[in-house]
Amino acid sequence: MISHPLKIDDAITLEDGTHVNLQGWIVRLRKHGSLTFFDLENSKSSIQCVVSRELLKATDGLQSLLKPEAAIVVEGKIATRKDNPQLPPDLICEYIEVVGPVIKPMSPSPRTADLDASGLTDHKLTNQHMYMRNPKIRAAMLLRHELLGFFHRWFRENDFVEFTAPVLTPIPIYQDKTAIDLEIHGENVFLTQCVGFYLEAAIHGLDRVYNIGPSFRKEKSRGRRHLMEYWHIKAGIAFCDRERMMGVVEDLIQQGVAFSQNLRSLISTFGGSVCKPLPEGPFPRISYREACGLISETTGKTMQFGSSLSPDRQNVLGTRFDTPFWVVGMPRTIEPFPYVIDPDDDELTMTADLLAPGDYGELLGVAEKISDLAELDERMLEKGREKDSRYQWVRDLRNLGAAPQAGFGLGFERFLRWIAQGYHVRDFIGFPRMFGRKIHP
RNA sequence: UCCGGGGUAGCUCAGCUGGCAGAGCAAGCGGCUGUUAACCGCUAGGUCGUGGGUUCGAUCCCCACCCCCGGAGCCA
Repeated sequence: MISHPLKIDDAITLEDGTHVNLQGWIVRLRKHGSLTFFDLENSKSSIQCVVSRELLKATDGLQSLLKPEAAIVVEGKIATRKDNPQLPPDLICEYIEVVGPVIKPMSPSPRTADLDASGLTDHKLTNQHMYMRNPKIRAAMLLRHELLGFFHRWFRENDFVEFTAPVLTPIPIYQDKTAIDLEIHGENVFLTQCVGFYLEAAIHGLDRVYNIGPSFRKEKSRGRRHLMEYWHIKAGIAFCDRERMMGVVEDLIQQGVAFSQNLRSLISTFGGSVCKPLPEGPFPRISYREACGLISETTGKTMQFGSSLSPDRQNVLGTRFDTPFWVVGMPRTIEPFPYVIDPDDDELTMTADLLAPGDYGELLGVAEKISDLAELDERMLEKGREKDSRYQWVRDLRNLGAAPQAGFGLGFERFLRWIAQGYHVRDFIGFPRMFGRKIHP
């Protein structure tokens, strides 16, 4: 392991009188006449530093350089606190170098601003680059880091190969108008909405594959569950059907929730609370038709067969469960063309959506993919894509040893939002891109 | 895209049924030896989102546009 300079969390365990050299940022500066206090902070911990009048006078310009947010290097010795020996020790400063001065102070100070305060939403998003140092943002980013690590470990432990699919693609999976397009070499190409087609190809060489990367959708949505750019966890398995894939997903979610129980203090840092531990065993499931009935009955308004599970309908179902639950078999009219039609009910597809309890909505979708070319052509015709030559290579895959396969796709920020019982998916990505908001920074 | 709410100091907001623009916090200066949202005093800070209209006079009323927030439809 590469060596680190002494860290603040190590320093506070040292004996009185030990000389240390620390780096970090100033927070909560308290200036008195001849004594100045501040907390020196880095990503993991902080220590209270004490500066005497003598040091301030001896160092040119130090008085005016000591400001909240300044990046400094400080030397001094550890000392038990005079006011309260029970608290972690002070650092009595003997030398301070301001390496990153405060040229233009910001208000509120992003390192200490309370982001729960009302009205800061736009200010925070406009200054997202400055707020990366805020403890709440930092904790949310650390949660993201922890769970991204979990997903990679889980996939690798379960024999999935990480396949890094392209972001530029000639073919959107949904309508072209919800894809972000750009022109290259005179051709229209898109930022990926879903890497599913590329995983279909990869499966024929690698059996079990996954991809974690961004997906882009220009859906005209301003809700709390949508980002224009979100991280999409996709996986596919050859010779797999819906039933088996649902079992795979259940294990993934069970373990993800179990893992997250250890992240309680991180999650509480940004005001979240960990979702409840899950009971063992498979998640409850209802059919799409049952969901229609249940929603009609609960709301008193008839939900027609073929209408989609809109957020308010998902919430109606969400109140009925306290674990994630499946809605199995979405209608063929609302699902994209590559998904298999249910052999027992040709109005339905071999799909299953996993919804979170409460108002967190859809976490992921499972689908069996069509491997038969004639069936694929029929579905492309049905969706008006039969003359679309861009999909020729997707058809080619069905011409040469196409294996039956199933896959799933999970919205990473939605998953985080549910795990931490958060407010908005934008709180779980470093630089959120949302429909209806200018892309900045 | 549609519906609703909003845009006033660096930040959060008050104000005005049309008559010289306000507070708290932040900032700058001064004071203070145990503070931790330190405290006390002083100072400075404004194209009232942009453009047009009505009016003797518009931050306020009207129109258009821009930007933001919340929700809807669509989705993961």
